[in-house]
Amino acid sequence: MNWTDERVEKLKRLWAEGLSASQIAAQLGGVSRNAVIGKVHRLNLPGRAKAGGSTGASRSAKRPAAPARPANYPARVATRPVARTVGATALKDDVEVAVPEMSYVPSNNVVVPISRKLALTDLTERTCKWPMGDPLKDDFHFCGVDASEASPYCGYHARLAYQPVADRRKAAARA
DNA sequence: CCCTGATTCGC
DNA sequence: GCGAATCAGG
Repeated sequence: MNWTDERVEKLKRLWAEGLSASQIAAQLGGVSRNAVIGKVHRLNLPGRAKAGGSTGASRSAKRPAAPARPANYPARVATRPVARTVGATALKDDVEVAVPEMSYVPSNNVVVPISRKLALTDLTERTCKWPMGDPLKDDFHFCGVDASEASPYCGYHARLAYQPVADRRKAAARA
């Protein structure tokens, strides 16, 4: 995959919004988090000095054998074009999460074991991506329980997702 | 072990 | 320019 203008723009936007490199890589698709980080550096985008994300930043200080980075940054002139549509929320049209068709659990308060109530941006490859709540309302979240690498869902939801229709009805009725 | 970003360097 | 490997840390 190559860095098209669109992809670079998306990278800039998501990075500016504080998403982690791995999350950005997931949304872009076809690239690793290393690729994202590498690109960020090449673009001279400001790193995560200490804010937002959390960990592991401020690496440079403890890297003695790295002459590549003089104490004085290359002016971060990143002039961001305001090309974004006015009413467009980032998480509205850019997200490409695979939401299963029958994913939506109706009215009732589904009695699911546990839910970590993750926001979309908190999902990783091994968190359950079972959607909960109304995607149009702000209580929407994802299950988020640990899922094995193979499945996009936790054990509980994997069973619901992959059951034949007939069985699913029973499961739904039970829930 | 999970994750984070940072850096290096062969390609 | 690219990104895997590696490092360093939470």
